[in-house]
This record gives sequence, C-alpha cells and structure tokens, in this order.
Amino acid sequence: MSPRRAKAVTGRVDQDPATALREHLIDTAERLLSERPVATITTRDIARAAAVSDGVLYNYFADKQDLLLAALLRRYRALAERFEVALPEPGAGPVEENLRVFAQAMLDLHGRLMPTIAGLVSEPVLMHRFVEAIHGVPFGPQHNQRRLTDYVAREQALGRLADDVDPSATSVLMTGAALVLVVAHHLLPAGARPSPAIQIPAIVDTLMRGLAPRP
Amino acid sequence: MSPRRAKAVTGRVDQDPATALREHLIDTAERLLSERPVATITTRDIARAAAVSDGVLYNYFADKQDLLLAALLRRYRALAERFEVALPEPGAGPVEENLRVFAQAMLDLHGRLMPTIAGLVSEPVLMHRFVEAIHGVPFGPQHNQRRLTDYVAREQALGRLADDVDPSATSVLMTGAALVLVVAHHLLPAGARPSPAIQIPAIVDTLMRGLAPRP
Amino acid sequence: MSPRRAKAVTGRVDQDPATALREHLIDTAERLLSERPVATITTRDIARAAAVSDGVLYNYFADKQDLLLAALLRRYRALAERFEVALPEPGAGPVEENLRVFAQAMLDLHGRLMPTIAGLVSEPVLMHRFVEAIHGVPFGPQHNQRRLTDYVAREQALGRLADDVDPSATSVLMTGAALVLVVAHHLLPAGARPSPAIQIPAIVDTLMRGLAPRP
Amino acid sequence: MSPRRAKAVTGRVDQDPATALREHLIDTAERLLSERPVATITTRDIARAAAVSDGVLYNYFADKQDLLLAALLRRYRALAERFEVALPEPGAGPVEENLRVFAQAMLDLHGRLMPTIAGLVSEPVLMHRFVEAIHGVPFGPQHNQRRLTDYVAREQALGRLADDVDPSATSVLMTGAALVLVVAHHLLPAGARPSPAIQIPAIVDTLMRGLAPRP
DNA sequence: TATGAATGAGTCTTCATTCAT
DNA sequence: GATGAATGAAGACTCATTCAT
Repeated sequence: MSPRRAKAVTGRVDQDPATALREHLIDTAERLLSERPVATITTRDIARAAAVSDGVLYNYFADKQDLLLAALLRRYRALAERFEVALPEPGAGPVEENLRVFAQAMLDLHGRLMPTIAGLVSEPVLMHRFVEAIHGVPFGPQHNQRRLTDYVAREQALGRLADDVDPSATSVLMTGAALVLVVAHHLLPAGARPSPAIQIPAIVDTLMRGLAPRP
Repeated sequence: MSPRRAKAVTGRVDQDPATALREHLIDTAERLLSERPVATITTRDIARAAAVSDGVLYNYFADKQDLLLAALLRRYRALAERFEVALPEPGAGPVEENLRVFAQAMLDLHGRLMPTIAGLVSEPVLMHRFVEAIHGVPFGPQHNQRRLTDYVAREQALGRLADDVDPSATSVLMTGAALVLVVAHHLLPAGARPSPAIQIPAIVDTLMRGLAPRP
Repeated sequence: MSPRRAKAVTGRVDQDPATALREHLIDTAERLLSERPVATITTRDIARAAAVSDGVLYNYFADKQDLLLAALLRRYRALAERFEVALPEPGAGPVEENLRVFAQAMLDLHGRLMPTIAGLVSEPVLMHRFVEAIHGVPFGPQHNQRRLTDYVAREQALGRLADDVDPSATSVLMTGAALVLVVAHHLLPAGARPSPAIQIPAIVDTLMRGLAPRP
Repeated sequence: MSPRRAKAVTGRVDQDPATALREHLIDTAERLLSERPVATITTRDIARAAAVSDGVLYNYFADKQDLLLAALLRRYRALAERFEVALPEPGAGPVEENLRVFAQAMLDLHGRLMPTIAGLVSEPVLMHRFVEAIHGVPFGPQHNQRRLTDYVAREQALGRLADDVDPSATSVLMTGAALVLVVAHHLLPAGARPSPAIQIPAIVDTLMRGLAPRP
C-alpha cells in the first residue's frame, strides 16, 4: 500500500517516509556545501553522495536551486544556532574573557559560513534568494550582529564597559576581526598561516585598552 | 614581412607586436573581472569584449585559467598600488584623522577586491594558483597588512599612539572593520544597507578610546 | 585565416563558407521533416543526419525550434512554389482538364505538406510561430487558396464556368477533395487505400455537373 | 474479503469492481485527448486527472500506449455515434437542406476529431495501431463515408438528385469541404478566421448547381 | 599568426516504467 | 490490488578547446 522507499533512507525508520528522502537530500547537499563551493556541486554529485538515482531530486524540489536553497538555509540555521549557544551572558564572568568567547564563537561561525557565502557570489540568483530568505528570520545576520551589540550595551549599563563608545561600532570591530582572521587563513599559503584563534587575546586586549596614548 | 596583427590592437603601436595582443587580452579579462564573478566569464565573453577571435587566447596562454590568473594578478596589483598611495604618513596630521584615512582606503580596496576574491572561491584551482602567485610578491596581502602595522608601530614610537598595544592586532581590527562594512553592503537586502563610509568615524573613535571603563 | 569547415560541407564549394553549414543544417532538417513528424526529431538526429557534431546547431540558431522553424518555412516555400508552377492558365485548354490539373497539384501539395503540418499540432509553440511567419508572405495559404478562387472567377468572366456560383466555395470544395484523398490515404490501412489520383476525374466531373437533378 | 478499490471509483458501485478503474482511466484519458494533443499527455497527467496513483495504469494496460489506444477508440466511437444520429433520412425534407445538415454534422465531427487525429501523427506507432483497430469496425471511417454515399445514392433513386454523378465523389467533396473549413479555422491566425458554419450554404449551393456553364 | 567554426564531454531536467509496502 | 516514490535512459543546451584555412 505504501510505496517503496529508497535504499538510501532505510536507516531513517523514525521519519515520515514521505519526507525521509527529502530530508536526506537536503542533508546530503548540506554536507557537500560544507565541503566545496556551490558552483562545483552538480545534481549528479548530490545524487551520488545521497546514494540515490539522478532524477529523484525533482520529486521533492522544483529544481536544483530549490534543493540548494533549502540546504543553504539549513546550514545557515545550524551554524547560527551553534553560535547562539556559545555566547556569554552579560554580567557573568570577566568581561575580557567574555569578549574572547565572543570572538571565538565568531571565528567558528565565519570560518564555516564564509566559504559557503563567498561561493554564492558565483550564483547571483541563488545568492539573492538566500539573502531574501534569511532576511528578517530569527538567526538572521542582523540578529547575530545585535547579539553582540546588545551584549556590549548591557555591559555598559552594568558599568563593566566604557559607556562613551558606540556598541554598534564595537560589534563591527569584533566581527571584522574574526572575519579577517578567517579570510587570512584561507588566503595565505599553507606555510604562512597563523592560527586564527591564537590571535584573539591580543585583539581583545587592544580593543579593551584602545589606541589613544595613556595620559 | 611581419606577421599579421589583430585589428583590436592596432592602436598599440609602441609595443612589441608579439605581446600587444597578450596585454590586450589581460586588460580585457581584468575589466570583466571588475564587473562580474570569474565563474560567469566565458572565453567567448573575453574574446568578444576584446574584439578578437575565440581562439587567439591559446596562442598566448596555456588555457583559460592562465589568462584569468594573469588578469587577477594585474587587477590585484593595480588595486594594491592604488591603496598604497592613499596612505597617510606617520607623524603628519592628527592620528585619528590618519586612521580614518586608512579605514577609507581599506574600504575602497576591499570594496573592489572582495567580490573578485569571493568569486574565486568557486574556482579552487585558480584560487590556489592565485594565492601561491601573490605570496611573497611586493604588494601581497602581508605587505598591505604590514603597511598598517608599520604605521601603528611608528606612531607608537612617536608617542602618538599607546605603546602597550599590539600593532598587528590593531591592523586586524582596522582591516576587519572595513571588510565587515563591505560584506554587509553586499549581503544585506537593498533597503537595510547602511552606507559603509559613514560608519568609519564611530569605529575609529571606539578603537581609539578602547572598551575598558574609564577609571 | 579562415576557420576550418565541417567535413560535412566540403562539397558546397560554391557557397559562402560562413553560411554553408547553416544551409546544410536547414536542408538536413527539412529532409527529416519530409520523412517524419517534427516531434520525433531530436537535435542529435539532425546532427547525425548532417554528419556534424551535436553542438554546431547552436552556432547558427538560437535553439532547436529556430532551426526547425527555418526548415519548416523552407519546406513550405519549396512546396508552394512547386504548386504554383503546376497551375493552368484561365482560358487555355479545356476547363475540365484544367480543374483536374488543379486537383492533381493540390493532391501533390497536401500529400507532402499535410503530414508535416499535422505533426506540428504536438508542438503548439512552433506551430504558432510557423503560422505567424507564413501569414501574409507570398505563397502563404491564403495565396494558394486565392490562386484557385481567381482562376474560377476568370473562367467565369470568360464564360467557361457558370457565373452564378461562388468562386470561394468552389475553391473550398476542390481543396477539400484533395485534402480528403490525402487524409484517407494516410488513415486507411494499407489494403483498403484507393489511389488518390485515380479519383480525381469523377470528383471534377461531379463538381462540374452539380447534384441538382437535370430538368 | 474483496480487494481494495481506488477512492476515485467508489462512485461506480454498479460496475464490476475489477473493471471500474479501468473504465475510469479510459474516460479520463479520453477527456484529456479532447483537450490537447496526445504527445503532450503524460502518464502522470492521466493519473492526476483521474485522482489515482501513478502506477495503477499498469495493472490494467500493458503500457501508456495501450491506455491511450483504448481512449482514442472510445473517443472515436462516441464522436462517430454522435455524428450518426445527426444525419437526415433520404426522401424526407428538402434535399438541399439535408445536405446542409450533413455538412454541419461533418463540421462537428471533424472539428472535434481532427485535432486528435492530427496530434496522433506525432506518435506513429500509436497511429498505426489506431488505424488498424478502427479498420472494419462499425463506425469506422469507411462507414461514415458510406453513410453519405448511401444517402446520395438513395436520393438519386428517388429522383431528387441527378443520377449521372458519382455518389462516392460527392461524398468526398462534402467531407472535404468540412475538413477544409475546420483546418482553416485552426491554422489561420486569429484575426483572419471565418466562422466555418457560415460558409456551408454557399458550398452546398455550388455543389448542387455545378460549375458547368448553364446552356 | 589570427580566425571563428567544429567538436563533444558534461549539465540540468523530464517522464515512462518498476516495485517495495 | 493500489500506492506513489525511485529509477535511469534520454533530450536540449553550454562552453573550453582544437584546428583547417
């Protein structure tokens, strides 16, 4: 009475059979997205990696882009959630340590996200759909940015950070530092790559003290 | 009797005829690179834009990648030089203003470079060759980074910047801020885009003061 | 200096090399159209029949439909011209014989055209483009119809045909008879097929005499 | 315990359950055939329109063609019967009016049948099976043709039509006229289409009078 | 040496048919 | 018997590269 299931999803016994393969395809595409740029992923690659026939994907998605978009969003959401739980609470623990934790979380987030997003540049249509889809949802990029902005503002209110600096600018500085470390790691040739994480303490220290000469 | 020259390069009378077309192809590819992602540029696009036949490129380059690599390097170098001349001198003018000039120059540099580099992510082989090629040449990314590092160190020596912060970390923070502003500008949906340049003063101000609470 | 030519068109020495293959492809497609329905013709079929690679057609036509449309129009025009020259002149020779010649020409025209046009029914977009393209050009279907209408009117003026009948209705009757003979030939199973041409005399005779009882 | 019935046929309570679905599929395919060319109808289209699963058709038919053949025959038979009942009786009413009724019936028949038959041209195998199947059955095309032939012969015997013309040729002329009107209606661009039915009187009039000059 | 047409491997997508449930 | 998901063989089209002229 029920139709047969793809061999590839026989393991997913707990799932709704009607969506098991759909999920499997998104998961597979998501994994491929974590390994290489979107533009280099063919429908056949996905089918092969999912151990499934070439045509199935069209039983669940309008086209290749639809599947990739779903995978991109899932990947984005997973990384954003992972980022979220790693964040420190205002008022708890030393501020400087908290900022280091923040920086580390951003390093992790962007280290994984950046190559995927950068690869999207070659697929403007997909990029546009992705940006539109992510805009305004919880976990969107503005949300992440605000997490840091809010943290700074709250610590300012607690008197643990100077209250005459712009929380938003602080957020840009912290995020940017993480981004630069990630980019440098991808851009510099293997030998010259400093480990990104190791540079965090000096960065946070500099940001705390400021550049202005001490009186 | 000298060999025939492509119509498209008859203007370059002062050049070695054997390399005039080669240069013309690189120039054309460079221009296309400034307009769209590498992955969307076909050999035919280049030939058409260069007003030259589809096949010539193989007389001067091993393959498409070879031409693109040359164009990428030329573009990179041009932008790096442009960046270089915009930098302020240590000791001259107010430090804070100098840092804003630095930030503006980086905004300009990365605003142009970032889309190209991001597009390169889709072509891992080309990316690798590009990174290898750029490594160690003057104007390489380390060089740019060092320009800022050196500037900070020299201002420290002049007593115009605090001498207990890490110049390299400062450089990461400044570069990162520029990068974030550029990325946000490309990534956020049209309506939500703050103008990048307008945010520079607050960022420099924050970086100067530091986050630590004033005693 | 000139690019190479496809092996398949080396015979066409007299033609503009730039269009030789284009013509060859249209000719090939036209031949295939005379042999089987449009819908059963693949791009590979055309390439194979033209002894040419799979992709060439896209050097000369926007897509498959463009090539097929060109072939359809060429085929239509060739048949229409062939029809044209077979027509009798008003006033010359016996009227009844002239009508038989007309009928024979229509049998020939529709015997070749009808299967192709019928096959177009399965490709509504192509059909529409074909109908639009053919509408109003010389040799269009209205033109053919008018040839017969005009012939009848002229013979009426000469007193060789009754002047109280509608030339246009006559044209419909003649054309229809040819069409029915053609359709019957395609629709009836091999054994039961009367030869179309053999029925022409009785048809023309009936049309001349009319059905009304003789007084 | 009787086997399960498809939801879609629960209404057909009076039928043999084993054939109810079979009939339902044929009915559905027949309806689709009345709407668009065979070649554009997919098995999924039929299943969807029948509110039935994609695979059932293979429980009742060898393949897609088998189902379509059954549907084609049913459609053909239905139209032929409808045609049959519309025909006038010899001797009853004015002959000329009777011929107009005949012409109108043929217009109706071919207006519906022609697009389907034309679409069949794209499926030569199916066409062949259809032609073979229709050959010799009551309501076959020869039968329809004979209805008109017989009518003419009977009116001739009654002295209401000239007895020196060929009934079969008359039949071809009448059928052909209807066919041409239908084809023209489908082929001419929207603006130039004369209404088929309006042209019947002139055609019958011409056929009655004949083309020969009046003495 | 420059030309630009020809090549053909590779991509996305459709759809008749099969078959586990 | 009925379900409808899975299969995989085509089909149209693109584009880096070759090569006769």
